[in-house]
Amino acid sequence: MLTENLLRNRATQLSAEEHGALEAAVSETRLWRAGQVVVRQGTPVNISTLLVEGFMTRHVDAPDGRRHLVAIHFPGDFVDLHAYPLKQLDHDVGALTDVKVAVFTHAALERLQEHHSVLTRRLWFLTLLDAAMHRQWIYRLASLKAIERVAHFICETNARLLAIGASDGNSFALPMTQEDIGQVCGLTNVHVNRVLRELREAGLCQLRSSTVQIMDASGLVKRALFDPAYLYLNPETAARAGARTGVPHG
Amino acid sequence: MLTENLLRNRATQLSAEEHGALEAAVSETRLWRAGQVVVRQGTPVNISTLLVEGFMTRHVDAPDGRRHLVAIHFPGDFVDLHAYPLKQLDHDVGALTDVKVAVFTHAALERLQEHHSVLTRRLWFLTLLDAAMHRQWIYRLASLKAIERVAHFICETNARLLAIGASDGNSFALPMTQEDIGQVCGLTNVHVNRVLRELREAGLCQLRSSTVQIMDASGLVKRALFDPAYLYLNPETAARAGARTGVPHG
DNA sequence: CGCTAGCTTGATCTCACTCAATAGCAGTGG
DNA sequence: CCACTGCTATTGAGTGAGATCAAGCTAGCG
Repeated sequence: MLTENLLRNRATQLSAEEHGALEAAVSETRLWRAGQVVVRQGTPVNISTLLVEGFMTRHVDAPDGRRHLVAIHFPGDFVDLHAYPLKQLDHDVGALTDVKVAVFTHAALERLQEHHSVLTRRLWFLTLLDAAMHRQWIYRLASLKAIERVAHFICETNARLLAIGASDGNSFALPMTQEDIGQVCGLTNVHVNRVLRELREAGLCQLRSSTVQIMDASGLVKRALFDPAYLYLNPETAARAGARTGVPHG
Repeated sequence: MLTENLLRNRATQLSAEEHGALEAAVSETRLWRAGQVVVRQGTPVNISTLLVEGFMTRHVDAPDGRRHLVAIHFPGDFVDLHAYPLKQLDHDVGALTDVKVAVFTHAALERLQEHHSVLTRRLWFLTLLDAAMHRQWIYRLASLKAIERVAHFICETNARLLAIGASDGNSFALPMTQEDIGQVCGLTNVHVNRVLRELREAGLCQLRSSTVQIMDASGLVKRALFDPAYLYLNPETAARAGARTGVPHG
């Protein structure tokens, strides 16, 4: 099922009927090769894509040619649903690995919106989840040190992959170079390398041949100052991802 | 009119009828004093607030007690419209100055959503504009140097205030301390001070007694690597805000 | 008039960047 | 089969942007 991972294990979930309506609205599936740029910033678009298999990125190009990631996407993410109201994007969308996506035309989304008020709110929720992650990335860049940023990113990725069954909580595949991680965390590839060594030597986690191994989950969460509340996971998944127990913080 | 500044001078705008529907959905107006925290993260909410007068912030609290801004809001911003689908927030909302807000209950928004499909998409658009700004803040923190970050923030603020008639393009009121600006740009108050001096001595802009004076608009835009495309302004306003002329970048 | 919050400047320190060199490893072609 | 190429990872040495610590200054306000 193409929409299988959509909102899976989140606070808000889809009913069987809603899954059906969405599946019926898919106009086609497409494949993209690793490295391809799927949407360019500023280009008018009239489709949105749901990621089914593989990893994708959203990134902005700096005037000096360097790029910086503003989001990374896993199966079940509605990568550019925001293009539906926005009609053009302020960033590029690219394939990190070979990927398979399901295509929704905006005309189809408009029909859904007119007939499924609750489902519309769920889709809106999806785009807001995205914004919540953006906020956490802002926090990460502004407030955390290099090692905390990388640890935080690993915790976030683990949590999100847990939700779709792509992590068992202790290890998961992460096909990113140290350069890529640097573009997420605002660090150079050299410094990412040193930070990863430090995390490894501290017995917290290691990244080798595109696989993350978490050796000390609670230690890592603590080192990362990570709290998965912003991911709006269901309680069980949140607990597995390292949620603080007891009353909400604040 | 309470909704006067909502989507004013943006690529997407509201019809007179839509303005009317929104005005009718306002349940009350409220006042808050400068410094008050209006919504706490993690608290269930069933209203959303449109900022009518004054400035507000959204910020996350770090475990060590320091706070960091993830957004700043001006009149016409629907500060926590995202609470409508999310039902609880992953950050605090606070009043930077004394403010006046219009309150929409989520029940009222639900009624609007059921009867006004196009207006719903406009509201959705609003929350995505917010996300687009988040992305630019990520870019700013990850890719720009201190002086560029501050310049970029000033350009962004100028552009947004231009859109609502609160800047003439050369000067505007900005009731923020250097500490506040530091929390936006990921800098200490001390370093913000040095950077402001540098901008002043370079003849680009100055901030004195809560007022920004732009002396060299195009120089400032250039120094900030600023491009207002992500604000989805209408073409005239974008041009005044320093948009690159000619074909879209990319 | 004294208090307090915010602004300004100097001195020192440190985290992360830059530059540079080496190593490993997959793919490619002779 | 091996040489070659390009990409990624690793480590070292030197540098620099911005943090930290500390002190003095300014202005609004009770």
